[in-house]
Amino acid sequence: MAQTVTPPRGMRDFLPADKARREHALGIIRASYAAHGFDEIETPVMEDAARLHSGLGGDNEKLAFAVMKRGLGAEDLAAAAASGDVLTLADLGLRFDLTVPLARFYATHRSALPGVFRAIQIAPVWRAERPQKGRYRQFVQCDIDIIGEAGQLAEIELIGATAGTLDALGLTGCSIRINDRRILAALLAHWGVPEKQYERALITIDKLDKIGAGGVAEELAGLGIAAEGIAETLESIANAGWELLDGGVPAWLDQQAYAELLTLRAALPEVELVFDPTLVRGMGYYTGTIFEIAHPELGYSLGGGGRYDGMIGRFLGTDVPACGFSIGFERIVDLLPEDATSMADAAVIVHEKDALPAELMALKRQLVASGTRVRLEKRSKNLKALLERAEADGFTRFALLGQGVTDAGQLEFKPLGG
RNA sequence: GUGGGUAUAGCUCAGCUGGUAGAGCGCCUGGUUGUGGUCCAGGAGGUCGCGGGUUCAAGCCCCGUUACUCACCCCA
Repeated sequence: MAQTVTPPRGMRDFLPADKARREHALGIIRASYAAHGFDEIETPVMEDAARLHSGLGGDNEKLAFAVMKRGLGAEDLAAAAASGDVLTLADLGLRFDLTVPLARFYATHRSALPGVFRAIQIAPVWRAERPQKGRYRQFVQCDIDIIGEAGQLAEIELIGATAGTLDALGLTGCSIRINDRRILAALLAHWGVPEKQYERALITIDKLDKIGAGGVAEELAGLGIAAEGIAETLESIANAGWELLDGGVPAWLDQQAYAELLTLRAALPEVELVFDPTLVRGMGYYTGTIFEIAHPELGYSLGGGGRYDGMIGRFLGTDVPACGFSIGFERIVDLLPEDATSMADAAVIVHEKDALPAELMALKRQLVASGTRVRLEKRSKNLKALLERAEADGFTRFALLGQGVTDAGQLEFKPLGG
């Protein structure tokens, strides 16, 4: 074999059929988000390394691709070696999500933006992870965010727009799991967990569906968090869902968060909302509501988001409330039903290899001018393969160019797919 | 970062118990076929991922390595 040529690990090329499918889906998402009142923006694929590593990205920061400074010399390498930190050689990095760039964008352009800003971002992000099914090192996120709205309306609009978009895509069977960081905090407080250990404890609770209530209690005990009844409490709330709230409020529950969740549910009767008091999500920056898109056939989530009121303040100096919801494009695009991609009129002209370019172009020009998509194909031995390929590329009819045909009207078109 | 699987023609894959490399599709050529979506014949194309080892002999066995892939961790 010559040499195996592949794109960089975890990154992909898209053949015409894949690309068309993706663009079709992206068009639907864009239109749906816009219909819900959001405005699209764009930011650079890189940000200052210091900004990406400001502690806001959780574990994702470790997965960021760093970009080396230009013009480094031996002295710089020696200095970096001495400091023991190779990241001193980098001043930029590829973004690992769209939330950190948005916070930076807002801080930069605040004066030009409305008091409540609703943003759409549809763009690739990069993470230096080990790729596997449904996980890539370059992937597209479709984010919507509302900045400047402290009230529950932000969550409601975001979830409504996201659910509406999944619907517009024809994606069925999705549900949205929801919880609130304050409820988790109240739960930990109820168990007497010291605040310092919240983060570690939350990571453990997140594993509930994998290691079970007993496993979580054990692991927490291993961290020095040993409280009475942890396993029992988890057991009782894990599958309770809304019944936990409807059937009388547990003593440990955060009352404010409780009231807000009920408001939210009441405002979104059309959405399949599942209250899961053990939903955690990894990002450290969430401060309130958190949510995730679940699909019964998949072990991973299709998207997620939540409220991150403290984040913009890190860049701006003053806190601005913010909430966002992201759809993982790669994870939904393969689930979409094989739709009939709108069959616009598209014609193939099959010609002999000695056909004159000027005559071919004259024919093509006429058809293009009349609004038809046209492709010229040199006749190959295997006409069947040629026509099947054209059909797969979305062409609807073909004509074999005969001698002396100079006007498009003389072409005898036959439908493809017969 | 931790495990498992795979690696043979452009593509999809056979290749038995070690014995000189195969098919289908695609491609090229010639013919055939009513302006032609058919069929026939022929042809090109392979350091069997890479490097070592065992053996008279390795695509096959052993060791290492790389790539791809699936799963874990974590995530979209």
